Amino acid sequence: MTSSTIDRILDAAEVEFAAHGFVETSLRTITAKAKVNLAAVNYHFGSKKGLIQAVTDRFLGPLTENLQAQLNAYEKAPAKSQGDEQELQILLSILARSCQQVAQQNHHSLAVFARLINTAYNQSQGHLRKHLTHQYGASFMYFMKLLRKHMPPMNNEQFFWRFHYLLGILVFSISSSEALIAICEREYASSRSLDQIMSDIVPVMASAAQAPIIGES
Amino acid sequence: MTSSTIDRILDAAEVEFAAHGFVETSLRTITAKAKVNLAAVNYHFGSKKGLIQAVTDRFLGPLTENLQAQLNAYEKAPAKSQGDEQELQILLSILARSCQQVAQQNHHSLAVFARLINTAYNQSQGHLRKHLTHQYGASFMYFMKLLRKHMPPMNNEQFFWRFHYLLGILVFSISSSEALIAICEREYASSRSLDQIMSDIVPVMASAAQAPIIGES
DNA sequence: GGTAGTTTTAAACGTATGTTTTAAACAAAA
DNA sequence: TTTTGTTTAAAACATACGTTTAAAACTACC
Repeated sequence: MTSSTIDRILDAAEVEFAAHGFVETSLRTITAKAKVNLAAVNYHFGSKKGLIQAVTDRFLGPLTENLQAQLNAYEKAPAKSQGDEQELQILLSILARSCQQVAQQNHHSLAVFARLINTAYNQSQGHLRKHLTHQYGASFMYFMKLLRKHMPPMNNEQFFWRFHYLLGILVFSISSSEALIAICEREYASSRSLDQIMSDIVPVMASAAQAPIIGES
Repeated sequence: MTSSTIDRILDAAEVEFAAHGFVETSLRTITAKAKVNLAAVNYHFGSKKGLIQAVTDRFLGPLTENLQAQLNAYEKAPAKSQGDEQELQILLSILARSCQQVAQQNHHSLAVFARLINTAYNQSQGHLRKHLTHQYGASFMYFMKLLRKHMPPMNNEQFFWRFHYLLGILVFSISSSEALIAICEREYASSRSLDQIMSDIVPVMASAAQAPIIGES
């Protein structure tokens, strides 16, 4: 019960961050929704930056573990003689499923995570991006290595860019999902869940991953 | 000379917005860099929101004109019996070239434009997104219509999502280009220009556009 | 040259923010 | 029960922001 304050802050912060962004969300809004005193954030997390990183870590920690476990199972599985296209879809599905599982099990918002990645890359000085790559970069290297096996031959730099092009599909779609779903409902009278979007994205990313390399270095 | 104040504000705002985002950039920073009085922004643009929209319009106005002109030339051109893949690449190249041309001719920052689109979709209330779709949505409908001709058959809703998946590649890559280029230089000792990225993206987007539709409605 | 309209300037306003402080409340151990 | 360390509470602090104001400077026209 003593740490319920911390959890309530993290929960409220996640929701508010996902809905309005990091800069636009004030600590007063968060503490009010969490029914917690304003000073609690600075007491438990040191600063607003610390809170943002804590929100990240609470998602990325379980995610990297979950992803690694599923990748291990994937590697041990037999029947690997499928096409690259299908193999890519399997790998990307694993990533998607990992995100969804972690989000569901720990009651996290996928949108806030995507938005966090988004702003991490957009912030020019990017203390957040450095924290993420330093903390979790290695965990994703393994996934990237597996992906690359089924992509056209290219050098490291080309793969770096190609990977981030794929990442763009995921990050933009998820972080904009709220707005896109709203438009979709108004325009086509049809609602689409985040889970559906995650499924839709897989073949699109797989196709993009297989696009031929044209330029040199 | 009388409107040089307006232009200097727009120029400075564009650079600062691209470097640090909209919320993080203060009017005092902008007016200082523009060597203009603080009140000038509110005098000429009404508010900070007005300034942001003005920065948008200064890019999107010429862009839609340029794009429309190039699309007209494309439609009049002969030899349309190429494959869908190639046709998609042509269309996407037109969009990329349009962006580059407008950015270069009018000395605009492509990154700030991408970031603007990005934040427009991420902001939950999204006054900016509404302004953009209301003002320029129709201009891009034509382009989307041409694209769709060479994509797998799908209904309107599916196309809506697919198009935004493609948009994600473009928007994320360009708006994160500063960070990605920096990483690339540090990691691979190789610098990549924004123009190269724009070229690289075309076949990737074309591939993503052609990915098969799997789910129903 | 004087005048009307426009633009620029310097200063202040009001507000919202992250953070700090100081004391009170609480929990657990001696 | 007293004491010790930790957590919460309310208030204030310092600052940065967007915006407004009112006077000065400037421009162009009669």
